[in-house]
Amino acid sequence: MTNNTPVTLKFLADKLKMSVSTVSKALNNYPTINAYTRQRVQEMARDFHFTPNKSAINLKEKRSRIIGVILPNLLDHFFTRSIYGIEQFATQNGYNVIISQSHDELEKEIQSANMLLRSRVDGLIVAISKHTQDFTHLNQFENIGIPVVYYTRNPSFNLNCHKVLCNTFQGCYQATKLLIDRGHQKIAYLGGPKMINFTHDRFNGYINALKDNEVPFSSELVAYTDFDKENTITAIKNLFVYPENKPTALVAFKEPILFDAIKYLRSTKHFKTNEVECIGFGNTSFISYLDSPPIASIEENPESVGENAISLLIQLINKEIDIHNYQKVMVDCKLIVHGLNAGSV
Amino acid sequence: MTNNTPVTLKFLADKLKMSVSTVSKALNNYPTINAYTRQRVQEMARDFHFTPNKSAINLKEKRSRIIGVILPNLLDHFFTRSIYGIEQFATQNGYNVIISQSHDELEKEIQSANMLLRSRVDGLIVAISKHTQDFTHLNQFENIGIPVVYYTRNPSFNLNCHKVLCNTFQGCYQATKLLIDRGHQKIAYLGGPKMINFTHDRFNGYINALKDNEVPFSSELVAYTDFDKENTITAIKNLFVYPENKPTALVAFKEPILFDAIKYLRSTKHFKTNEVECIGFGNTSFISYLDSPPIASIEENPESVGENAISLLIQLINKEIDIHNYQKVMVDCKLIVHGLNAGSV
DNA sequence: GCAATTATTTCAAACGTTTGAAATGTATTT
DNA sequence: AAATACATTTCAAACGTTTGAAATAATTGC
Repeated sequence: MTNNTPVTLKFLADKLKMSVSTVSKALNNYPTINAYTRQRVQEMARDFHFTPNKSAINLKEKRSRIIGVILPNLLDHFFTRSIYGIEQFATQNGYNVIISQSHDELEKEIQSANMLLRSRVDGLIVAISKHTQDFTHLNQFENIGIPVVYYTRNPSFNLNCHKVLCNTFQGCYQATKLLIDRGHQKIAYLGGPKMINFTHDRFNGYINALKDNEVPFSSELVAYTDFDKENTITAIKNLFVYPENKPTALVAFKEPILFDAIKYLRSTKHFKTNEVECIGFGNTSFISYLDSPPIASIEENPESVGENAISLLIQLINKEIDIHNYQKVMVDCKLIVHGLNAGSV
Repeated sequence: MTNNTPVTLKFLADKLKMSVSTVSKALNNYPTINAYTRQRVQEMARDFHFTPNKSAINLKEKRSRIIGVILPNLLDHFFTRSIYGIEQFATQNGYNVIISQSHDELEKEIQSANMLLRSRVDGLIVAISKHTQDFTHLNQFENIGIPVVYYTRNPSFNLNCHKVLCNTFQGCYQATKLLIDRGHQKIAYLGGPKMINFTHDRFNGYINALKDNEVPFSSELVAYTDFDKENTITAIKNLFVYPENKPTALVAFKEPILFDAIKYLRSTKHFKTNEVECIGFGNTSFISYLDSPPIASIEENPESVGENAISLLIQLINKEIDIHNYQKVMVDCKLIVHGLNAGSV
């Protein structure tokens, strides 16, 4: 059944005994084309399943209608959910999306960037790897007029760029506030890798909530970890070694870390005696399967972050916003309280 | 800093006072080009950050070096992990990947297919939605010579197609076998949606393991559910209503269903008295956070499934395999046993 | 019925690249 | 010094589409 003569405008034109331009204009509903002609062309196009060749159009129009996305990986639900927002908005606006994972490695990020540059994407959305300090591979895009929107991850020293960020300060503030309101005075903070920009924003949210509510701060209540299980256990052990500063609540950087913390606390019976109430960033459905779930989750609204990023990008592509008029969009977090009445097991 | 004259072959040719073809051939290392000329051209190209225009190349070469992927969604770890395999292999072979989610809706799947057809992908990898009965939107690809590989999901009546599938029969067989070897005689089977093809393969794996080991089968030990929590609870309740057929072990269709089952069993204290040992398809890291983890997971090797799918697709694109010589690849599952000695809590 | 107007179609160039054939330049042979 | 061989460069067409300008056809006014 394979048809080897490709159905092009020329093919249709020959069949209809008219010129290529008439066929093109008929298909694009030019008003100068006779209604009957237009109808004949469109019928023929339908019958032969004519599909315009995008490469040719792109070459002519000097754009690809492709948007590139570079992100650390797709196993993290934050990014996967953000893709949902990006893809949906892109499709609605006639853009395709090419997703490339950096696996949090600079080398792979550079490769992805170059690949997307060769593909002549119309714009780029990027959540940088945790090792990205140098931005030349990303700056090349702006140098030739292709807009770039940084989302979620972005080092504070990278000033001149468009960014869409979670208001992680506000999220952490609210979480801390909830714990204070529930009577806690010894609230531990378990932070994430220090290379990730918003680690500090979250810490500031925590600190400010304490200050605003006159809860004394102690550095004994603060520890940092990365996504390594061992390090998290070590960090949380350190939080519980000070007898006069024994935490009764915990704010954790992100879900896997939160889960590791909860698991550890359960093993030491802290949870079973209802001693520690936890909150963390992230809001996956797995929470409902935990025997000692966190009392609340900080929902970062990834879909909304993604949608804001691509919405801004498309405005930049359409030159509705000047590429050098750098924008900063903050997306608020939402505190999701899980069945408080149930309490810990 | 924005440069508005695009750096094309012509641009370089003018700068170097030579013809466009010399520049092109120099960059592509044609042996007929003088070494010194080649060097000058390549230097100039580097200095001006020349990037070949892919649309032009694609137009000339009548291909896009883009592979389309349609899958139900990215929130399912199986698919996300399969993307890893696909993307990696694609990149190594000079292909880009456009991913499109159908959200398990036929309408969205048709839209995605049409979008990818317009983009002139060189090949398509698809995990059909659970509502796909009619294949015209996918058959259009083969009709114009674009190969399609179906992976994971594929209804048995769709005979003439290339497919890469999990050997879900074997996976389920091994899981059932393990439970039998551990002394269980009343092994419940909690199946998934009947529209999904491999639901039946898994059931057959279960049945055959029972037969081969002379464990009597009872329909009272079999129930089906979909991904709805309520339905799963109802289904599992039904498995435990028969006093003389009370299950001591359970094989579950997929992880969220498994987790719902475990949660329910814990609420009825079955687990706490070590009465039911569970196994399920899927192998996420969340298992380690459960207080009563399954004794084993059936790892479906999604990366390998993805890699097999794209490897086959690229062979089809390169015409190393004839498009009508339909291939079927099976990828074995692997049983991952979780600390058996620990037992249930 | 002829010019003027309007409706419709076609021409031709352009987008950036590749590539076999043709042209030019240089070196070797006799 | 002419003939030959070889090295190197350039020409020109092609890929499929869009689009303003030009050409043609049909209609109107007088």
